[in-house]
Amino acid sequence: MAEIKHEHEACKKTILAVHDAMDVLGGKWKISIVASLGFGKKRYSEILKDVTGISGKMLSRELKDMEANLLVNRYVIDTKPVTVEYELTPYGHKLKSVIKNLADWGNLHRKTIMGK
Amino acid sequence: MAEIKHEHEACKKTILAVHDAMDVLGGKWKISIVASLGFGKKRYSEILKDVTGISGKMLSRELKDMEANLLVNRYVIDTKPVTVEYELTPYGHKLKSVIKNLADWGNLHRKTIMGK
DNA sequence: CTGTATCCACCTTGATACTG
DNA sequence: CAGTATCAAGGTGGATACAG
Repeated sequence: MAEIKHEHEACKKTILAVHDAMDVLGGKWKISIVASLGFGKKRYSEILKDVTGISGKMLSRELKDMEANLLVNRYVIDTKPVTVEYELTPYGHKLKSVIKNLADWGNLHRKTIMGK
Repeated sequence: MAEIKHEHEACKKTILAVHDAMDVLGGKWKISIVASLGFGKKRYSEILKDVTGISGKMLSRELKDMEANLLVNRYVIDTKPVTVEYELTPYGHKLKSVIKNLADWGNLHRKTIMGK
């Protein structure tokens, strides 16, 4: 009985935690952007090329969100024309294991659902 | 040079895999539902209580999606009134490590962004 | 190059009422 | 209990043009 109660608490707690994470990562593109930056510092135009399908507007918007949530740092380099680089914060780096898991599952998924 | 090339390929591959995963888990509620079912078989009304904020319509719709993607199994038990149970497929179970990572990060996030 | 502003079509979601 | 049907509202994202 106490065990069942405990299970239930753990369940609710997990759902809450996952919800909190998704609040920050919820956009259509954020996880892909984190995946891209997981491979190192990138320029705006590089991310644009990495993340197939995203528009410039969306990339700006998502990056701004992520900066506000302390996931990425933004550096403006005063070349001409301007260069801007983004990188994961140490905090954002902690998402890399999530990304790894997700990528592994995504590969499995492609093999399972779509034919190989 | 070959290393840089290799890095870039790995990056694109990861982003694609993550995108595939997100195609299936993309809804506002799907990850929370997986988290709930990760703790065992549940009835429709139990999930409804677990996942704070979801409406009945959305729960039905998301579950139907997930069933189509082989993430959950649906069992109708012929009581009166009807009982319906959902559970993760073995395939869906493979998402549990993703959920765990995400929950850990979500807890960290709450402590980091919101004050503890 | 790295954005911002505007306009707009579409989609997702919630509320409510209803069915077996 | 476990859904479905309908409607309305707001959010989401694309295209385009423009700016620093």
